[in-house]
Amino acid sequence: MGLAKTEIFNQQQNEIASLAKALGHPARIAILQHLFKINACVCGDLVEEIGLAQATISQHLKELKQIGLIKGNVEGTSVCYCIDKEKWSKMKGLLSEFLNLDLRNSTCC
Amino acid sequence: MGLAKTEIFNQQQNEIASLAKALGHPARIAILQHLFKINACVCGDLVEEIGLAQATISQHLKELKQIGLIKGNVEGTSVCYCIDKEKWSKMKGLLSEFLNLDLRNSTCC
DNA sequence: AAACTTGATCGTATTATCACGATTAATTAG
DNA sequence: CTAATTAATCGTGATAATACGATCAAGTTT
Repeated sequence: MGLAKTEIFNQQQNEIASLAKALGHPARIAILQHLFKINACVCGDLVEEIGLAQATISQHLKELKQIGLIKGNVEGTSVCYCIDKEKWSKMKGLLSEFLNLDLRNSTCC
Repeated sequence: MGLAKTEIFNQQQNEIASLAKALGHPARIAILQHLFKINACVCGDLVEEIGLAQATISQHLKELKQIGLIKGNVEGTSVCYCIDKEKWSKMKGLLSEFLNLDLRNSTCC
């Protein structure tokens, strides 16, 4: 079906999965890293910085915007993107909680 | 094309993205959480625990196995799965490093 | 107003993902 | 040996994701 059965999972599981999915492409990792590096806002330099077509970058930016990890402000003819700090912190919390599940108990294999 | 251009990104970016992609489905989150909860190995109870067909669960397990997050040991007619602690720790390191990029500098929007 | 710049969106081709029934392979039980 | 159990794999259908050229909309320049 290509369609995940989200209804049989709880909200936390779906949220973690959605966030992870948004991070599941190297271009989006590169975009986020660049937004952190250039700590002022960055516009379409991303197209040059990363070697993908403008339409493709725009598509990746849209995904990141949809999940809320970045915000875009129109500035004249260009658009300025930046990390949404609040959302980033929330994501960090959710993912960290998941990643920090206790390994000590797993005593097998 | 449906095919990510991994060659234009560095190894770290590709690794983070691959791991995130593996976590990008609620069923796989649920599987991992259950493997942590049942700290002994779990076999095909996952099919009952999660409400998906056996073939589907097996497919998700395969993905998790391929990226190395879980290991499977054959035990008679059933298969026992568990978290691969080393790989999990590595993942935790990589993702934490990424998630902990400094937010203080982003002063825009 | 006309030309230019910028970035979103459309259309489309290709490939991947998700899900499941059916089948197969391997082990165990009788 | 036969039947049953378990899980992987095959085949398939439906949908999503990736990528890009082309076009469109909006703002800037001249």
